[in-house]
Amino acid sequence: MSNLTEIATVKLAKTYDPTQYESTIYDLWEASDAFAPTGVGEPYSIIMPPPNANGNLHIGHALMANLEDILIRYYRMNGRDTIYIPGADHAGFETWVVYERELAKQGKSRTDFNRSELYAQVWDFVDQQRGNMEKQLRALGVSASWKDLVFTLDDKVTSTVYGTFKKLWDEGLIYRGERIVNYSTKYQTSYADIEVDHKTEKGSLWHIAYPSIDKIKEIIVATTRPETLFGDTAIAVHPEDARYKDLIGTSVLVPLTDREIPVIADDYVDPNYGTGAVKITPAHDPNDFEVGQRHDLPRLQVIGFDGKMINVPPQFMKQDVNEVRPMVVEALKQEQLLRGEETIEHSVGYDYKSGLPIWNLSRQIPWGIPIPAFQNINDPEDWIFDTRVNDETIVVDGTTYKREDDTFDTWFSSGQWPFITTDYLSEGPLAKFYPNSVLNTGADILYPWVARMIMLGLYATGKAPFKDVYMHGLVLDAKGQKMSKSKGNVINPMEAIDEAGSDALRLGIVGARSAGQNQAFSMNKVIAGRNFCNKLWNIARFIENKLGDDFKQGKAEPVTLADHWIVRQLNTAAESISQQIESYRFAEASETVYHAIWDDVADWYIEASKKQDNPDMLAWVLDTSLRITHPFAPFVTETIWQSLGWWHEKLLIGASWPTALEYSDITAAEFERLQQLVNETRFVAAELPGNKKYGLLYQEDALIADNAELIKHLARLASVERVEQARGLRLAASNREAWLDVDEDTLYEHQTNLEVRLVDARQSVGMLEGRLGNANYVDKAPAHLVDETRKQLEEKQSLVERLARELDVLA
RNA sequence: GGGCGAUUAGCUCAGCUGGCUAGAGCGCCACAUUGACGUUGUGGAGGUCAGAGGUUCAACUCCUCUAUCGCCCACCA
Repeated sequence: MSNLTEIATVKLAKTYDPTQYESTIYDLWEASDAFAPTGVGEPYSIIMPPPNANGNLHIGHALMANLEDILIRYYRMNGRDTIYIPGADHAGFETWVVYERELAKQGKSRTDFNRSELYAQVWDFVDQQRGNMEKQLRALGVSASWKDLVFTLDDKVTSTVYGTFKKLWDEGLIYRGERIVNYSTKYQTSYADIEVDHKTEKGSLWHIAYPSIDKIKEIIVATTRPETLFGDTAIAVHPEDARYKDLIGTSVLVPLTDREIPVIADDYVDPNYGTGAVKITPAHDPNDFEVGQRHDLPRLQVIGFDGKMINVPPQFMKQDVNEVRPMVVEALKQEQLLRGEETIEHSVGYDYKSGLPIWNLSRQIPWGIPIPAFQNINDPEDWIFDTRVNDETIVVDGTTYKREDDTFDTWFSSGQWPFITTDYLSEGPLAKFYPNSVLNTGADILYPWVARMIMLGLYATGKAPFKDVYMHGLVLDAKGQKMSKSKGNVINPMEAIDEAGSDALRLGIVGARSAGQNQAFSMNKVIAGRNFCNKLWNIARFIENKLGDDFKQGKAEPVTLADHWIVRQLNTAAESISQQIESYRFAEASETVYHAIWDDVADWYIEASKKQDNPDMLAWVLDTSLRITHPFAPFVTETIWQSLGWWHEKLLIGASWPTALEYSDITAAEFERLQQLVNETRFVAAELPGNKKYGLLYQEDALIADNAELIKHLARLASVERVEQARGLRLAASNREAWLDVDEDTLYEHQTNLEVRLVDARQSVGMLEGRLGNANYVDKAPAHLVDETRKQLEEKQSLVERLARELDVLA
């Protein structure tokens, strides 16, 4: 199956096979420009948080894209001017790591190239990989406006980012300062705090003696990182600590180098931890850095950017930081300055820290947006703003300036994403879509990303960038573990699509999932989704078969009891689904769809239509079913839509959300009474021995008389006939003049069954009476609840009477 | 250490502002079946809603404590 005319002409196969239709349907949507905004109606917009351009989608992306696409499709059908803007992330650091690995395979390193060469190479590298992610999003069926896709290194991104940077610059909000950062010696760039993976590990806490200048006294310090002692520029104690009070203001000698450093007092020190005395290494510890600033201490860097020791005695010079620690400990032992060693649990960042001067905005890798700042070669304090970032040096008014080689941290540009993608500042054609309607994201990046978007959005545009933020939970693996590459438990959404289809994955992933809650991925739910698609498919087959090829759709008007009832059910379902989607209760919405289609349409209405049909109503039921299901299962619904010749709208994706059809509530309720009779008949018959079909006898009952064939079919009865003289088993719960035609023996065997039901009914009566007997309940509970309880009591009481009468007859 | 969340049927989870005899899917048991669907139909069995207190006419739902699990933030050398 490869083109649409074939879909339209070929009879639907017995079983729905998603692989046969999905890509064809997606091509049809794209070719029809169905994802583009219509230009009519109130704008509704979602910006996709950009997945890594050169990566594969993981199941979390699938969830995100699915939820967003449900919203987009729903609002599109509701007449909003809708756009879903896709994105692709250059994923600065992550990509860089991958690329360096690639270089290493070729036996090369970053130092072999200059910045422009590197940039060009990574661009090519990413370009080769790109498209994969976009293909996968298409397979998921997202109705995104592909021509508006924004890559995070596109010119419009750069220019907007520069604009914001300029604004910050002009307002004096940019500064270049020295800060301790987490630094990777392997990749030679700074890490944001969040990228440092802290692990609790067992480690040693060494007690080291620092002798006083006269070598009479000493102060003992506890540390987990003895190798940094060469960078110590003070010893700190708590100001109130009696043990060390007399030493404050004196000097001590750093072991192994005999450099003099002061003993200072600072509240930061916890007198109860370790020895109560702390060595201060401002160049290599963020807390120490702050202490150093408070006390105006020098910073002495002893670990180089390459992870080798510097500014240390000759025997330790250029040693790797990992190897030098035992050497230092050994040397301290030799000098008899090591006073103890205890094992402790503490947390360790996975990469070493080192002092490094930067900006907070920047990364020291070439893959990213260059910072548009230049430094006077003669005056390091003199910086200017200029966007000629492709030139290494520029000359302005006779002065030569050298380019800043760092690139912006991804967060600085991604924080501006909502107004970049909509061209809001340049008032482009998409500007009306800013602020966005909703941002859909995981709670984990609330602070690093969402907060920045709001701050930068307010700063640059004066408006918050979105109206709502919906936070979805993580998708965990089947055992409830967080998915990660290192655990090897990552589920690839594409495999699930291959197995069960895109719609099935979408239904499975959204089912039973509430906002913000992490939840395990369940292939069972995906299978359930696939079965649902097949159910819908077969409903369509049945109806198409029934209506025939020459059917012309007329005005749907409910005639039969079932007609009125199904109109009520589908009207209500459409309304509920609207409310649920609009309040982001996706799982409830999909459940409403599921039950409306499966229970109401398939199990009751289709069955009823086999005996009492109304072709225009059948067409309406199929039409409405497809519309309400479309946001959740776009492919199968569109495929069915395309297979029908008599449809008035060309594409389901562009069709409108169903509006309510007129019906009679009284007639709908009549059908419910019929259902009750059918249910009781099925239940009673199933309890009786043998698997016989029984006859139904009735007296003076218009409902049964008018629907005899229907009841016979639905309840699987041998016959339905009117009699003068009643006999057999009274269908007591339905409260009709109706009996199952069973013989004496069977009747007798059924006696226990009746007794059980009588006990049950009496229990309910007792409970309801108790509630109404409670004066406080009658007084304080809302009147409608009390009324309802009274009504229930009446019903139960009459049921007890009927059951008791039945037993009397038997006795 | 600080913050947040979870604990409901064998499994995975719903249950929104307190008002049902607590629900769904899958699984399980019994039965059925051809005018769409075995990726089916009908019926059924499974829960003292983690535990202990409290508020209320009424608590799965609100409050307090306890236990267990998970996530985020911070990082005392």
